[in-house]
Amino acid sequence: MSILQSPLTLKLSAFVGLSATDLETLARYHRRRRTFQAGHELIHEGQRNQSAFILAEGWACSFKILPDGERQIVDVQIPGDFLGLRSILFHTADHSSEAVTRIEASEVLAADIFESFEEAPRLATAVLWAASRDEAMVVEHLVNIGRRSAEMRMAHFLLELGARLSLVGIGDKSGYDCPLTQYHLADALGLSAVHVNRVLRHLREEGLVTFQKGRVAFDDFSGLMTLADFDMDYLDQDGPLLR
Amino acid sequence: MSILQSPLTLKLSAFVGLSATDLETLARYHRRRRTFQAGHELIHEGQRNQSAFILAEGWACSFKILPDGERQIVDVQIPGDFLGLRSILFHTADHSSEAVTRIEASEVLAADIFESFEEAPRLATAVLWAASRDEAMVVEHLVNIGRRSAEMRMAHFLLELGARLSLVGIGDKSGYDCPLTQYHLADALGLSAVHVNRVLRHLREEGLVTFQKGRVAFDDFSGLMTLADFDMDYLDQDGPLLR
DNA sequence: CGATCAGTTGAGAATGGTCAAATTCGGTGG
DNA sequence: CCACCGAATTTGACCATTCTCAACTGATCG
Repeated sequence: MSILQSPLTLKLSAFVGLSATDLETLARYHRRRRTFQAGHELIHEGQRNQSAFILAEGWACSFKILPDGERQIVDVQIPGDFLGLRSILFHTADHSSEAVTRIEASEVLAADIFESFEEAPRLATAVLWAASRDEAMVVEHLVNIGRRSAEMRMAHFLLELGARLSLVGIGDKSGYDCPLTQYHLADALGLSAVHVNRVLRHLREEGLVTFQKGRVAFDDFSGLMTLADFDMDYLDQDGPLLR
Repeated sequence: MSILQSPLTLKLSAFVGLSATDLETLARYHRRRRTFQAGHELIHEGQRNQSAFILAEGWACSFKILPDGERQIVDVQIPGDFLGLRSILFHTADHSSEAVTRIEASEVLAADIFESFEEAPRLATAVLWAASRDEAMVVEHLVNIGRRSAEMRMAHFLLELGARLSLVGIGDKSGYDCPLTQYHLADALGLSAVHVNRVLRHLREEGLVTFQKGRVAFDDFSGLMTLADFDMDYLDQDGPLLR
């Protein structure tokens, strides 16, 4: 896949038109391609001098572990997403990230980012947008957990993933392939795995969505949108703001 | 107050050493000073072409409202914080922000930010850091709501505010003045106001912290830190990473 | 063919919500 | 100074969403 259609380029292009020079500079983020097995932990909370990655293939998730062993998944990453961007800006990584499936990712060093800003200021704007979009997703996730019922949370989460996947050309309105387990859903939504199972059963029985065998199938897309109160403006994927 | 000691400069200096040129460019964010009354809504979710602000005096909060009228406060802003930065990068604002007290703030336009990145690339890095730090706070807030009990949430929230205030020279280890009501706490922590009141009473009776009459008093700072499992690394305020 | 991991279901418990009613407190007008 | 108003806080009684523990099924894999 050429840099012109890499998932990251596709995503950034939803915000800003990038010049040939910008794309050339951006290409430098993509040296150092790596492969990791499912389950590998790429970013370790509390460690210093971490790298960041740009995910090219597969799924990952970032999370924090609490002293009692509980885990909160903060974000799920799909192709085109940064992984551990904050860990190279901060003294110590504030979170961990691990591969959910086998993944391919480009390792990005702090210097790559800082140098690119000097050569292509527009790239700085694009990266700031990408970071802000990540923040917007965490914000919506926060609202989801803070103020919505377990069923609405689940519906919202599955719809958000569908919308994000479609931006990078994966899945469609009928559904998408999803490697997450019910434990992942529980840790992401602040629920117990047992309750996740009950919620999924109920949504399936209501004819709204089926989560089974690694696939999310939207049985009643608009019904699910209504239940979840899903408004995807926060994903800001309506085409470039800056030409 | 000179730009050299503005709360924003103080905060950015915790991450990066800024040159004279950088500071000069930064000063341009501070034209267009405005005053707003308590309760004024500066950023409106769903609206286009919003401004951003840099808070100079007073407290604000950003939030989302759900269809059933429930509110989730995402973040509380204190002097030196950006307000609505995402709303100028996105097509439509993904959240609202309102003044908690009477505030003073500088209005920042999208062009101010983008132009400054061309003249002072290091500023781009600093702003990306500030945005990432905001994201780190939302992330910790998410963990707080997703996986901690009501008491731990409250303890954590009050401690975080204390740590952030001390970075910009407000409050100390004994406590700080806090204009938030118990309703604000409820909306921030995903609890009911009634339960907030019970939790505060319990923390007070345990001799840990007193929240009364607009003041947070830490009665047992280290006890509170332990209860909350508070580790402030995620605030990344240990001095500049980049000289 | 045991072992392990993901998923499923039931019963009882707990954290935190809802509703309703006092009480306190900071202003404001007389 | 005092009466009064609205907002913020406080408390009680009851309720419900979600958790925990425990057991069981089914698929996959070396």
